[in-house]
Amino acid sequence: MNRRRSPATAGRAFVRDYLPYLLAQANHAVHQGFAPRLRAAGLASVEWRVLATLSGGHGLTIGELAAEVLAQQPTLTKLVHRMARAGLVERRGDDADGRRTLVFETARGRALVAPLLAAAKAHERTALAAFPAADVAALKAILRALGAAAPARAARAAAGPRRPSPRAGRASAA
Amino acid sequence: MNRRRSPATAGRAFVRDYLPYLLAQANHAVHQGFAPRLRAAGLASVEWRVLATLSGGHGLTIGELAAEVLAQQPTLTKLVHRMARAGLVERRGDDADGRRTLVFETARGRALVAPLLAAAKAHERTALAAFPAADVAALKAILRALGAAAPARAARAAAGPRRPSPRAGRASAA
DNA sequence: TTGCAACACATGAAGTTTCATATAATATGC
DNA sequence: GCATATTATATGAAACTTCATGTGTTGCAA
Repeated sequence: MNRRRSPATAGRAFVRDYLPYLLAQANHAVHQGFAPRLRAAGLASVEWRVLATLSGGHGLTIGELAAEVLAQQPTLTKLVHRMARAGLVERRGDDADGRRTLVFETARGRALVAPLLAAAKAHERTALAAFPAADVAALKAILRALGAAAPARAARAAAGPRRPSPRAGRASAA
Repeated sequence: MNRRRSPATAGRAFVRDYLPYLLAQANHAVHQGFAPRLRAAGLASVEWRVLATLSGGHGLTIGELAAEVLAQQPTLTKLVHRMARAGLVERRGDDADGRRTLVFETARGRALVAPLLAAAKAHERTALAAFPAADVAALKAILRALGAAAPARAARAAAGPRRPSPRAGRASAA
């Protein structure tokens, strides 16, 4: 008798209806379909997100970029250093504010990411092909609304006292 | 003149309509609302996912658990060792197959996670309160369908040749 | 002006994750 | 039975991320 093949446990039943889990699983699944393209380009998923976000040539500060790619600021600082050494991005001081570092894509980074942007759009169309356009639009609207809570919540959290804590971060994405 | 405050760049425009990004951002935002509870309990998000998945008492193999919590197998193996040392889970050999290790929650793990399961449900209700129930049901249905692609794709990928690659993983979740 | 608070990023140490591969057990074909 | 392929997990080394804090710059009130 194989007890592991018994009906889903309470735990599995819980996570199968729990929104964060469904979001993570959907994200993981969609990402897995695109991961081979990233591997072929020699990019980690967070590097891809950085280059995709910087695409178009305007620079972002370290802090802005960290927020955009859903990473902690030290993580982004170190990643940008690595990507700069690889020639994919360029760091510049901000004339307007000496505390800030601006990050720009380089020609090399742009060349690397341009075909990936096109492939990403095609991959998204494939992933969503089974759903009516109205459902996709509604899905994206709800996801945007859910995602919009983060900046507001972060602003409220920043106003409160900071306290040391066990790690509960790393909810980042592909 | 602050060029960083110009209209959104092409890159930001792209990621703001790109499904994986919207999924990740929504996941991140919803997770951030729950993260303080996890910190208070002394749990990292991946530990929480393990305990939530194991809740109900049936064991899972290392491989099954890795798939459920969207982590690589070595990651899960090491995490389970750490959690076993902390007394939160228990490892057992599988009589049916000597290669396998089964993982069960302990009484201590159960006591830690039970209030969090209740809090997680309450948090989810709060996160979704602004949306009609029909929209929430539709959202979850689409997310489940998107998430279901992963096991099928993994099975197909496993049939193909394996090749070394730069890291393109770590699309995991809270 | 000056002192101090707040902001932005950098960095060291520690923890976590991944890659590549080793080891052990099981399945399969002959 | 035996050899080989496959499966499942463990492990070392390396890479990546986070925490806590340091350093430098700007903003603001007196």
